[in-house]
Amino acid sequence: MTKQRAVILEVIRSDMCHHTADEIFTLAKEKLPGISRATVYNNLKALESEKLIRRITGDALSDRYDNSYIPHGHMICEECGAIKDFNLSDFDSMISEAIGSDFSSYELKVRYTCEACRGVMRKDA
Amino acid sequence: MTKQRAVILEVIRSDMCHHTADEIFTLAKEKLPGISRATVYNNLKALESEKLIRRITGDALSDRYDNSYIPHGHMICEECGAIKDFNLSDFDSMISEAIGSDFSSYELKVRYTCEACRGVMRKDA
DNA sequence: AATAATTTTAGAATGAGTCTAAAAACCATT
DNA sequence: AATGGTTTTTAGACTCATTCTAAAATTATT
Repeated sequence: MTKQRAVILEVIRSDMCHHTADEIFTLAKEKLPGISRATVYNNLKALESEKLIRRITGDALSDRYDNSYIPHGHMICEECGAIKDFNLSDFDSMISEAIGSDFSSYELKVRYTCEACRGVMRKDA
Repeated sequence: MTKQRAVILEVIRSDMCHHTADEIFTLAKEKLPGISRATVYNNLKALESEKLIRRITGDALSDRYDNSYIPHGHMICEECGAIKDFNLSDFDSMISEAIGSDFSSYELKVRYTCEACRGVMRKDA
């Protein structure tokens, strides 16, 4: 656990946002000005294989990182892009049953319009 | 519906594979040698917004395309990379309930080891 | 047939992520 | 505290999927 890795983990844990590698790089640089982009990528990869964080792929141009490794759903507002976590009870056993085998992880993304954006749209109409 | 778009759709519908844009480009070129990469990308985007195909993001370096727009799960073997479709019954209503609202689409990817690869590993052990 | 609107094309541009080789930091042993 | 060996960091070059652009081709409209 180098000081770079500690700072990166701290950045990810400091709030509930799902940051991109680039955002993490910028935030880490505030605390460790000399840090390199490659170090951020190296450590994000290392932290994920240590199961301390989880990469969320395919929401936009760049991947994002979740401060929890435990699988859970992500609900993504199509208007404002905000990402929130959510859970489905008994989901693990449902999946196992459906695919007929154990699995190592899952990723569930639901696209919808969040309450705030629905409100805005209603006002506009 | 230009002849380029028809060929691209034909390629996607011709088998059950989840091809990358580049594979689709190569296959389309066999039927329409002059076709351009940009046309493939343009049409994949158009076809998805017409709800004729669905983009699968985040499995690897490049996106893949599914010949059905209807949301369903994808099970991805971590050993060989094969992608298979699967369905969970009543999943739509479960999600609605969990997120407390209607949604426009979802994406569910489960990472596991397929039967063939499990067999291979067993033999190796 | 003439004009306008859309699509295609080729290639340049973008940008997230990876790779590389050298410098720096770390660690265990004296 | 010096030694040597291993791991990590760094900066920048590189890759490669995807997007953008501007001109040419095609299609639709009058």
